[in-house]
Amino acid sequence: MESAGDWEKKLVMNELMQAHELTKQLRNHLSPSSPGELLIQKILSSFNKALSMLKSSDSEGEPQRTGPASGTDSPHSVSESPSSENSNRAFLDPECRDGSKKRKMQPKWSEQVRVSSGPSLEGPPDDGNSWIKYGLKDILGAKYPRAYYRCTHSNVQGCAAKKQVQRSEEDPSIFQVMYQGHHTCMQATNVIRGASPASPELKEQQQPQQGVLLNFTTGLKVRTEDLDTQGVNSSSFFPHASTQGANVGGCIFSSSSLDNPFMSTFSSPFMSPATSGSNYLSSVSSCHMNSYGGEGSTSMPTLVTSDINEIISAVPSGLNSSLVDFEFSLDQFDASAFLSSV
DNA sequence: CGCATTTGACCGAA
DNA sequence: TTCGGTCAAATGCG
Repeated sequence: MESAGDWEKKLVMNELMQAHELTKQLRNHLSPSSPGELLIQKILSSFNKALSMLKSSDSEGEPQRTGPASGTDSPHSVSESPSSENSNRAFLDPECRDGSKKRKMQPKWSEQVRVSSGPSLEGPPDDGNSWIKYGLKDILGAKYPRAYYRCTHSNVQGCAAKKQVQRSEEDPSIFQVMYQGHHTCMQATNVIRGASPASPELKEQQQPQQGVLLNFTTGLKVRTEDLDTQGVNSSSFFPHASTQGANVGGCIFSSSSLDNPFMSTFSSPFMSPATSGSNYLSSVSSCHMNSYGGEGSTSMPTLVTSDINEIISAVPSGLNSSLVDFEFSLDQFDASAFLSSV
């Protein structure tokens, strides 16, 4: 539902942000005292300006994508159910699945998972729950199909948790994960233990079960090796995305509660066991915050969308924390700007 | 053999 | 009518 112009603009923004990120990564490779640092600062600053210019013109007439899980967020996910996702599914109806396929009206929030995957890691990192894939659908306008998962215990315990995973078109290393419903099964807590503190069900368990939409924005990137974007064909789309985080070695994300006001204001429940998240963040990506915050100008309409109760950024402590990189997608950008400007 | 995944069909909402 | 979401039989894997 965006005009072509918006769409393109977002693409541009996305590209800029990627460049921005890469620059920051490059910066991380340099010593702080390196002469190149200054150049990088300038480059980053230019990116910021460009971004903020785009952004300000962007937010003029437009609500903001972070919206009610409208999915989307990142420009690439245009495809995100253009129509239905915007509707407020403000009511819970856990049981009304009497055979008929009602559209779900359950709390829903999205997470953006970036995985630069090697052959062994083709799906988004597991969130600590076991999921059963029950469908795969080609989505109109999207290059990659969307995969549908439900909690393994949906039968046994009637667990209503579901998730949808879709690979980003622009950057196949990004997975858009949309969670729906609450885990009512035991396993969520058992299995995860502290392994994935930021896993949604932990959060939602803290949520009052009012049918509000949760918009959970997570950026995480687990870098293993070179990205093999093309090789992944749609049918083998994350083969083992389910099951207890086997591929992530149980160390998936840590809540990046950061030490910013926003977080402490909004996401106290999310501050789960996570341990190293903030450390990681402050050491690796403090520059994000600074640079985005610096421009300050960006008013942060993003978060204002109607139903958002919680927004959180989580960072993986991935397979190799040394290799983990934190990247911002568009809305992460928004969020971070907001965060740092609050 | 039991389980998860795949895949095409079906259904309802828009 | 189209499209997203789900079902369920078939298939594959351990």
